[in-house]
Amino acid sequence: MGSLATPFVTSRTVNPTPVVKPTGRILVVEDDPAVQKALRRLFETEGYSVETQSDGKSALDSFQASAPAAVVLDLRLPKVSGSDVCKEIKSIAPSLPIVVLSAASDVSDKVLLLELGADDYVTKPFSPRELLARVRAALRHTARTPDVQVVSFDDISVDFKKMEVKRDGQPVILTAQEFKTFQFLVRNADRVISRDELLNEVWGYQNYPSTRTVDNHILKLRQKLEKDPSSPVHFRTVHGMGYKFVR
Amino acid sequence: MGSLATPFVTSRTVNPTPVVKPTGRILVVEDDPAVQKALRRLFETEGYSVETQSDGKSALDSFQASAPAAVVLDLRLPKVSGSDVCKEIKSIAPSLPIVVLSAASDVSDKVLLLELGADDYVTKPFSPRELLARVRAALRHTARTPDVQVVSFDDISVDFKKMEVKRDGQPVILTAQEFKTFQFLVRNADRVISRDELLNEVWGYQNYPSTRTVDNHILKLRQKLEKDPSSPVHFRTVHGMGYKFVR
DNA sequence: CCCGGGCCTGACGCCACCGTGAAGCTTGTT
DNA sequence: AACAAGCTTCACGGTGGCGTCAGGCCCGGG
Repeated sequence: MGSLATPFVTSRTVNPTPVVKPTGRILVVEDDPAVQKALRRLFETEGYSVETQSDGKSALDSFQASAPAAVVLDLRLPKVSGSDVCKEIKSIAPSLPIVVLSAASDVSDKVLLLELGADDYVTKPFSPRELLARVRAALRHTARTPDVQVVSFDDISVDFKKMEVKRDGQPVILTAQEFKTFQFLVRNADRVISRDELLNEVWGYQNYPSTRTVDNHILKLRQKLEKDPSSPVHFRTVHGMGYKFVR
Repeated sequence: MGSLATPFVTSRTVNPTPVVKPTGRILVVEDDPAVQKALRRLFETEGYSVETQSDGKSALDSFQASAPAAVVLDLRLPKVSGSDVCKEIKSIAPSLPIVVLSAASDVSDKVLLLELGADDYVTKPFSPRELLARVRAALRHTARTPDVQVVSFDDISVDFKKMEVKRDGQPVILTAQEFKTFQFLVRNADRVISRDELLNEVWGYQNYPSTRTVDNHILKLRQKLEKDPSSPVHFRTVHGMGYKFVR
């Protein structure tokens, strides 16, 4: 891969808009230290946590250990070839999205990519933005939550797809963070959830505010959704433990 | 993913993958056995059932017999050429979506494809994800478009087929990009759509502008289509999330 | 061949909104 | 009663969204 001075075609500024703070960990497998570093920075500034490996063998080990949400994989690797790593990973975790980095010549044959089982690819030189976009798209696909899209209780109904909450048919405005919190609670109804777990799942590993912040959001949710916010029925406090949502 | 052998144990929201699997059958016409196999695997892991044929003649037979929901067709085929197969199928079933696989050189001109009657095409080398996306799009398109090419709200009426927008009976001029954006939003009405998703779907990966660009186009659409652009009713902002179109 | 207009893109500044955490009060537990 | 944990208010700072503007590219006309 060293044929190119830099894999980036442009140094344009990257997306300034981290839509929903991603919480996933990404495994980057790339032997060129410079590119590796660049990729790490790219993803980390976007809120992902990054694990890097330089060769196929350690990549496979690392993959087993760290359970990443997605893999970015250079095809040209020392020791174990990138193709083999790709196949290996796909045979273990078929639904784990893999985005392949490759020189144009590597993928001149369409057979290759398909057989590898890679989900998507980017040819060098590539724009950081494009890579980012493809990784996001890959993640979005697997993260699609066709779970339950509509939940109702009391006079409240929630539509997760529309991001809409109604009360007595009247729309209730929730902020993004409130909605995410609510969603997590609903999906884990009847279970006691500690503040720390909420911070992990809803806020992500990157930004880790104080546990007081959680209280505040619970407060908001109670004010907006409970009949009597001062004696909550759905958003219950479990003293010394955390919160529990019950329908 | 395997039921017990899953190497990942996360405390995260468990995704039991109850994905609503598509039920369609897809006819894959491809002479290279390796590619054929890979394509089969690709679609089958996505929940489609797959029928494969290696040459044009048997493809036509198979098509008659199995009535697939979509066709994936390699242009380079032995015996009967892919183009002829395409034309033939389209003459029998005009609304059956066909996605063509072709070398870049084959499709110097998109007009050719139109003549063929293909709905979409992917040039080699292509990413599996992209092919999947296009097939899905093709299926979605024909599935949800019985004849509803015209959408109306307020004093606005849109004709997607004619690419015409009217307001109070007066034609409104939308640029190509504006129209595409509008169309995507309308087709995904009531759903919150992130800027990134819009960029992916409307702009594509190749030219991946900044998310600011999306804002600008929304702005234009509001100016042209909202009664009061400063307090939009249809093109709604969802803070920290993206946009949502409601009729 | 040059010119001009339309469209896409992205920069900048303004503003509203929302997340955050401190502080004081209340509730619950022992 | 005393201490710990939770609740609520409030103010601040950051982030995201909007709208205007300017530069660049492409296409069509002169």
